[in-house]
Amino acid sequence: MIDIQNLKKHFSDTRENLIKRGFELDEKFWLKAEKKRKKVQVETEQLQEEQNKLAREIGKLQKDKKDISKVKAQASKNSGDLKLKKNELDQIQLELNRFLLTIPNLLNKKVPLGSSEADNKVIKKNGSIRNFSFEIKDHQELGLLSDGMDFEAASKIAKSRFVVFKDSLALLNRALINFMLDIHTREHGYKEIYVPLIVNSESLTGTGQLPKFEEDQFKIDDEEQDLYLIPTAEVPVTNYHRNEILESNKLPISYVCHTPCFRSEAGSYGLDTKGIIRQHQFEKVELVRFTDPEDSDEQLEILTSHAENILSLLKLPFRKVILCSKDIGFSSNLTYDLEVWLPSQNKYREISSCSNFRDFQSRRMKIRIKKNKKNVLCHTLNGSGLAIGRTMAAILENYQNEDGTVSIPDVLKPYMNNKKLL
RNA sequence: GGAGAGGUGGCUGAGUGGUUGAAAGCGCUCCCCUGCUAAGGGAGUAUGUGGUAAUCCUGCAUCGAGGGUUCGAAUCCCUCCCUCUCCGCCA
Repeated sequence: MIDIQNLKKHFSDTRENLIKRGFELDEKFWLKAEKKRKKVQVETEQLQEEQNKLAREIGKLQKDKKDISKVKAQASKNSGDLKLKKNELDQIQLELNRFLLTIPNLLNKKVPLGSSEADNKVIKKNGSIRNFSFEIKDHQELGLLSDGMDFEAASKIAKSRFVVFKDSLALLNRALINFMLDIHTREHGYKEIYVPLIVNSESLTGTGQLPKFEEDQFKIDDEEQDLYLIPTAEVPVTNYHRNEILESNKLPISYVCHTPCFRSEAGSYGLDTKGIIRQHQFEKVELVRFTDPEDSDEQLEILTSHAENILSLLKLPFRKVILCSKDIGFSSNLTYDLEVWLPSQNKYREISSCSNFRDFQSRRMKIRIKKNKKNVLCHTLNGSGLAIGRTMAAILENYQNEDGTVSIPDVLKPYMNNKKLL
């Protein structure tokens, strides 16, 4: 949620900023609703004050055995007025809240103006793209060839956009998870955390998936439950500190968490139908940081470098881009995507998304820190470090040999029973 | 799932309808005293939000959550959530 005080003071700046995303702030509604809120809230609180006074007076009169009927009549009438006013206030606050919850985060100055993915700004390239002397296969062919992937079985068990991994690929899946967790905990200083894979709507609202992106979620089909499968570990991990005041001397707090992620992929028909690039269920190792507001710019660089390090260690060619104003996520102020080279597609594909949300999520979640005896909202950041399925696809394709076998990256060998080939 | 107990401020813990936002203790902060990392004395110490540009001033809300009764609810009623104990079931 953006800062209401800031919205009040700098409405047109805010509107201009959001217009870059293609989001139009409804000025008419805002002015009208905010004006009404102020009026009704003041009136309500005045009535409440009056009510409190009358109630206290009755208490005193009763103690002194005096007549209370006159005051009581007045209090009864006032009580009725108050109730009506309160209802009115609740209504307007509900509307305002809904309005505020659907406003995306302000964009950082670094975010390039753009209309699609094509306008993302490349700021770094790493590793060299391999020249193949033979006809290459895509990761799905390689997976099927080694009998390590089974899409038909997966769709029988569940539906399309699921996969079954077997043998060496099941092992590779596990190896990648362990490798990443080890690097982040041992070398990057993250604390490993294990969390529920099912969350309530409050948690999803906290990180920004709700109320706007309900259709992207896998909801538990039970009217009484209000539960969803997590789309990313970001949701449970960031909400871990919801409604808390963190000790500032413990910042930054950083967590690494491996979870499966579930996405409905509504509206992605026809996109990436082949292979394991876009699935309803995939594994991810997620990095989450809670920081002092003054440090978050630097912390995003640090967090992103940790994700980059995994790609470097795996010797996978990648590039780093700044997401443009139309491609960046709802809650994010600034996002770096890391894109890995996929030879079969002859292009770079997203494998990690590292974002600084500044106080957008912490305001929704009320995560604060004590600073100079005052409570201020902390900043939250997260990034994939990395998406496992896409890493697997990248390894298969980039490390493939002419005979259809795949070499194993050196750093993974200890995790793969020291095998050399898949 | 069944039976019972309970959820109060950073912590412990009073409080069963009327200045209780909340006793007391601990902890913490500041000050005083004291020649010595002790003891004592005093003051302060929740969060959110509104009126405000505002640290001052002041209103309102918050005793697990949401409703209800009442002039008035931490206290009474209802629903839900959570914790603990016993039983059942189970990885």
